[in-house]
Amino acid sequence: MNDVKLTSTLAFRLGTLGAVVTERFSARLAADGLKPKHVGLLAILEAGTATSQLDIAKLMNVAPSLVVSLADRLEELGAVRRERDPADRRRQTLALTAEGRELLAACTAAAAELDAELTDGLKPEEVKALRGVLGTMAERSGLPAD
Amino acid sequence: MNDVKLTSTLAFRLGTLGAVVTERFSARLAADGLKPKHVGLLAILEAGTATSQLDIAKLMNVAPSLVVSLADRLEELGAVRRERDPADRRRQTLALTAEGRELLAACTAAAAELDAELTDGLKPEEVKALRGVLGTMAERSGLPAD
DNA sequence: CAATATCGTTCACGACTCGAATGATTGAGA
DNA sequence: TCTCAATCATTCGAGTCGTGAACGATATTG
Repeated sequence: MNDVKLTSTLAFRLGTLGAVVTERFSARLAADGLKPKHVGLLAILEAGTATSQLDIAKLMNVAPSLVVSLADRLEELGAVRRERDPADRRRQTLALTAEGRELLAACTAAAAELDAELTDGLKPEEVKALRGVLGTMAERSGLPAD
Repeated sequence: MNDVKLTSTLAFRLGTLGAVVTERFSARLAADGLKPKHVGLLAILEAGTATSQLDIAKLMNVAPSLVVSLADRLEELGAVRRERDPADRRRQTLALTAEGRELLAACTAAAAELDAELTDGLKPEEVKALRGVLGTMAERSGLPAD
């Protein structure tokens, strides 16, 4: 019959590889006392895709209550300013501070370093193709495509 | 300065995409009462890469105590037989049963379906390239390359 | 034979995330 | 204007997942 191996499946491989990569990314972030989700939140703010906590939660596919604790931590670090939306005072608006931008830049640099390790020895066109395919797959899955 | 976006980073994208994919894979596995790690264990047994629980734990990058509970569940389902190694009675040897093979086949089929969804609309050569690159990256990270 | 190491197991714990309950604020309709 | 329902943020309790520290059984070494 069909003797496809589980481990050669894209689903399984993306899953396991994704896990080790986030693990490695986490390790680099640990120095700043952050988790990947904190950085994801910062990236959303920089992109301007959402500013209210609820919108951020939706964008991150995460419970609103989680955004509260992420924002707490980021505010504590001075990376983010919390302001009530004057137009709707129920809303908390998150805004990147200068420190937040620096922090995000540092984390992005860490991710780029990791990229270099991951793609070391690969042909540039392979990397380019990988980027492209992952981009379209991310887009399809409702993730930020860029 | 350098305005690379975090979200276009391979590390970040592999991480988030990996999470989404395992989530979707988990959903399909839920019907059988399994988690991805259960299936990973089954795959190791089929590949014959390890049979003792400790070796399996090492291969999975996981605590030995976790393998205990995974094996408990799989034994409960009749997918795995637990036997003391006659040569070293401290060792528990796990062996796939016929049911276990069927179960693994079903899970592999589920993963393959998911693959089809993920790659739908992509050019065959893109998919092939993706497989190749992910394979070498997995291998580099100490994961089962095939 | 004694001392030490190894394997599997149990158990208590920490990390992570969610969902329900709560309070503040808004908007709709009588 | 005055309810009443809906919405947003927050807190809090609970569930899941995985780890690491004991512990008992077995093996190995001197």
